[in-house]
Amino acid sequence: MPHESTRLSARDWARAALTAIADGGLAAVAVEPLARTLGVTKGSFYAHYRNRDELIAAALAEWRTHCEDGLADFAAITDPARRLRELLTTVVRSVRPLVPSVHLSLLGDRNDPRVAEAVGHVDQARLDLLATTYRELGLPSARAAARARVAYAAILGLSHLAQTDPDAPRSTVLANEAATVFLPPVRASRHASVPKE
Amino acid sequence: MPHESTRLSARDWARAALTAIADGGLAAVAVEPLARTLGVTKGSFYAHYRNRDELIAAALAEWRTHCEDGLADFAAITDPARRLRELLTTVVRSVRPLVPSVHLSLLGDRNDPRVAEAVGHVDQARLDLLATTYRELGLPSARAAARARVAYAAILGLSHLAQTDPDAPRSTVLANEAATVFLPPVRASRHASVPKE
DNA sequence: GCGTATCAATACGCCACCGTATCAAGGAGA
DNA sequence: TCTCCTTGATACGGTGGCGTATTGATACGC
Repeated sequence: MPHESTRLSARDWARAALTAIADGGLAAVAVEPLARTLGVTKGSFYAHYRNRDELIAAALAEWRTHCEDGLADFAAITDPARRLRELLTTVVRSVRPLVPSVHLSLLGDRNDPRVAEAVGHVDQARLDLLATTYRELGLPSARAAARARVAYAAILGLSHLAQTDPDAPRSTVLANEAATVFLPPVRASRHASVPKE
Repeated sequence: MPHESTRLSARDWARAALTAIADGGLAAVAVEPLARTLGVTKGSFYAHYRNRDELIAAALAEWRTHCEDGLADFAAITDPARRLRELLTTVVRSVRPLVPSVHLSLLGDRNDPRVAEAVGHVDQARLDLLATTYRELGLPSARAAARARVAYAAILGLSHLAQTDPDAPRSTVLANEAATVFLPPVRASRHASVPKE
């Protein structure tokens, strides 16, 4: 049988490792099972990486750049209110289904220093963007950072709940609730506009 | 030298398995390493459980009852406003440090059906308590469920951030922000004590 | 005190995966 | 065309963990 599919590259292995991480965590990044799913034997793996650790590092790097690229799309939105709304609704609807899976699975391996470093950077970048957005919306710096933290926490948790619960709860009610909770940024002033129903 | 420590029981093994889960996920529940940390050999393990799966099941059951017990403490608070505030501040301060670690580590193994079942039940119980609280505070049922979901998501995410970030962010600023975001549900009661800075 | 059930140690076979040769193509450039 | 480099296959040893005897030691009921 001739090789109808082209040969594999190092990125192919990294991507396969990422999908393995998405369901199974770091423990699922094993050379021989990965080779099986790719349809080759592990002999070819060691032509691209020296060992398993290098593959894990490459997969984490791939994930980080992927996350940063996704973040750049939101950072390009100039209007802070619209940017915030986009961030929230995107998460509620779980538009990008792959990325949060990787993120969640990595939580299980958060004690691994490489994982901690990658997750920490991704979290920090997202927190920075959220904090900047809230500052642009008028919140003082400390409160902007705090609210960014709470909002990002909700984002993480919602993606978690969406993945563990079988019933799809990305309803408009949920989106509205998240919006009323996190959208009005500055209701701390005197004429505090408490969200009404 | 006499045996200063008493012999081990099945619960000892389950508890050791839980702490192993807390840092390392299900993959860390290995009989021989566990026996090493307990100071015995694995020969004794098979006197308490038939195999590794039984140990995992016992550990998950132990975790569930532990979570339910912790939830009962909050459910005992009759005043819904105070109950909500306790729930939020407890999480922000990360009073119970063990439980969330287990919960987070289990996220990495959320594809395991046993884990999915346990996590699903724990999540559901907490969501129910939160939704009831919001209903008691005057929110209509659908919105109460939605806001409970968002609030619980934030709780989960905050505990995640607290564990991955090195800097301790359980500041009062954060607690205040979480309170202003999630506490005033509908300002239902007359003298609703909205926390002011 | 004696026997019995429980807890623990040792030893063994088994399997999955890692890593290292070593070899066989197949393609790009001289 | 010939040669080298890359990709991939095969085989081997090593390690870690699971599960199963088998046996020794200890506590507890009687």
